[in-house]
Amino acid sequence: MPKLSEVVRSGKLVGNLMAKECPSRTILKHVTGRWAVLTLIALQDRTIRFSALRRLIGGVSDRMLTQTLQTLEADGFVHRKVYDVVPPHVEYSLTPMGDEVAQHVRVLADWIEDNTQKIADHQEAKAPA
Amino acid sequence: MPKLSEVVRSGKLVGNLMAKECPSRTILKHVTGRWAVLTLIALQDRTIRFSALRRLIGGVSDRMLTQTLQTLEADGFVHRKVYDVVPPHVEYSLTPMGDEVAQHVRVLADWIEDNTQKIADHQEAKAPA
DNA sequence: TTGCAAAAAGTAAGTACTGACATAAATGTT
DNA sequence: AACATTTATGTCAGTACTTACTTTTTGCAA
Repeated sequence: MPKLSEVVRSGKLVGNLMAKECPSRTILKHVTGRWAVLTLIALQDRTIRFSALRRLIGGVSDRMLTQTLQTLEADGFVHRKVYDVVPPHVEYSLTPMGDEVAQHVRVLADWIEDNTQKIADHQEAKAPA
Repeated sequence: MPKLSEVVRSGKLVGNLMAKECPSRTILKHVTGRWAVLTLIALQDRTIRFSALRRLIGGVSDRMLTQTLQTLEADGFVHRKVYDVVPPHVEYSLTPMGDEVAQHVRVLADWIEDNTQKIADHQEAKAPA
């Protein structure tokens, strides 16, 4: 039985995220992580090798991309297919669930890209010479 | 003239975010920050004082909430209204632009809340006793 | 007179995140 | 025989993020 304070105008439970130790926060953290956002978007509608993915996402290091992919895989957002050869050949793609989050993340990212200039203008207006 | 690699199936420019030094990344960082997400959601459809906001968002410290609000204000997402009295009285609310991002962030957050259990199940399936 | 109220700002200390670099492995090339 | 290839892993230093704690302001209640 949820507390009243956990119920919101839409009638939906929202206490979750606002609560201190909520599991959702961990997932949120994973999905909104610096490289996770870019990785999810980069993986939309494509299967791609590790090295190609790294080239696609400007500025990621091996270390961070590996780590990001592992987290996303553990959460069930990313599928990892290993071809047992040397040198290694590994392909990454989104799971159906990963595709769902990616779409939401994408909408947000698109909005930001579309409004970056507007936001920059606002900032400068506040800090004139 | 954008490179072909910067154009995506939707016909939309996406090179932005994938490029190393893109201003959009900074905004993305602000919006997807640990406390920024929760702050934007908490401010949806309401004007609220600092202390009330802190109580609403479980686990934030004064310091972090202040910092988050300042960043969001500088980007033009949050409006800050100061009543010049002692003790201080300050009210926060979303700007029209802030309301737009908040809605996108909200959709993402809702999806995560709705799927947290499913994700947790997946994780456990991978790491049995 | 002491203390509390609310919203920061400032400081110092601690933790987490990042990135650069070195290493491994089996086969084909020089 | 030495070397490049690809996907990690491990280590280590450097940076950024977080938190706890202290200080300020002014009027009013104890």
